[in-house]
Amino acid sequence: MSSTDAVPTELLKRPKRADALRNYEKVLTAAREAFAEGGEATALEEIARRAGVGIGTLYRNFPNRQALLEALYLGEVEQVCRSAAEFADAEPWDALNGWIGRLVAYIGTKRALAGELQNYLDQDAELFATSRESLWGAGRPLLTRAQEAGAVRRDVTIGELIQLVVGIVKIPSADPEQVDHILRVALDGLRYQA
Amino acid sequence: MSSTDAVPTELLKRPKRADALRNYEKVLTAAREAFAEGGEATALEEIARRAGVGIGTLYRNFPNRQALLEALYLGEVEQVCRSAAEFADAEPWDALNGWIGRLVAYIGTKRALAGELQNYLDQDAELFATSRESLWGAGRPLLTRAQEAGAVRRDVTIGELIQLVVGIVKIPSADPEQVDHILRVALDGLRYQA
DNA sequence: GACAAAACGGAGGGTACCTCCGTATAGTTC
DNA sequence: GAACTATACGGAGGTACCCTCCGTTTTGTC
Repeated sequence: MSSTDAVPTELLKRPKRADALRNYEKVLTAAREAFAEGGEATALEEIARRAGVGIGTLYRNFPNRQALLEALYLGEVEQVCRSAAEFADAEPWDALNGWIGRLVAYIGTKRALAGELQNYLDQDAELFATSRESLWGAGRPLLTRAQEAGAVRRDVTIGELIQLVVGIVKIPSADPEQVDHILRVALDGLRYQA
Repeated sequence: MSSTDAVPTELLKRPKRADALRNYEKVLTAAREAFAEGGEATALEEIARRAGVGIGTLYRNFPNRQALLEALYLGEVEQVCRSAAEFADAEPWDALNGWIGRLVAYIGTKRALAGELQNYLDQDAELFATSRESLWGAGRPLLTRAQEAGAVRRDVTIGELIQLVVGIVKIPSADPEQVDHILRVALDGLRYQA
């Protein structure tokens, strides 16, 4: 839970000041907590208060609500991507399934975040496309391996597979068992060529 | 398109005044148009302006944003339910598929509305549950018939099927062809018992 | 310790949601 | 058709939130 390297250092032209970095982290952490507790509609001023910074500081780091949500989102996606490596040694079908399980678990805890994000998608699809690419990159080897082993129909792309899973899991049904079953049915469908 | 009987007359204790009824319709129509044109985030004051009524009148008919969205939503769902009757005479699998096609088309045009609604779902699931029931009631005979004909695996419920379709179609992908393909893969999965 | 660049924080402008209540209108009764 | 009452109208204004702007403070450097 120690979050030291959570800053996307790739594009920082010059090093930030130490206090600025601290505040950036504090806002991100407060936002994570606040969205989890109080729902996706939590006021940004409340988040600034929790973080112990002024509203101006929040907005300097994240020009608008969407930017803050995206920053959270990107961090989470990165985690899922990294988890793909864990399944490199398993049987093709099991590996794919295992990683999908991770994806499902991730979406389950962050459903509110995902929902809010969908509202902003049309406005700024750029950053979202980037993260989608990395998610695809992480999952594609698993899918390809499963297809080459004959465990999955070959006309499915990794993008389709992920969207299928995301679409199902994001369903606002009260019953998680039902969602599980739907997912299982859909994944069964992957195994047979039409 | 003539909308005369769109008022849910079931629960009206005493007849509304004629002008009140007129305004109710005007607001609903304006809201439909405004949400279609300007997106789900259109201000309610803009809708009142379009309808040619005061904001107070809008709020008397629909106590809050959610109520207005729900009223629109219910009307649309009813339409999809009615369309199920059209497929009573087709082959079992084709009938089911045909109706699903309707469902897809409906969601496609109303994606924004569906998205906005999802935000409010947790707050007031009551009315939503009612409309879900009627959607299930409309689709269940088609599914049952397909199952009895051996065309669809028997462990799938109508609720699961609908949620599967909704989940997939609501995916915010830019490419409709891809969504179609995902849907086809998922529906293929329905035919085989695991 | 002095100085410039960087960052801070919160007052305040703008907008949207929703409420409240004085005014206007529909429907009824004679 | 005039008088009357219940019903409905409309928009001013309170509240909350988003975001900007700028005077003040802090950091890092020489």
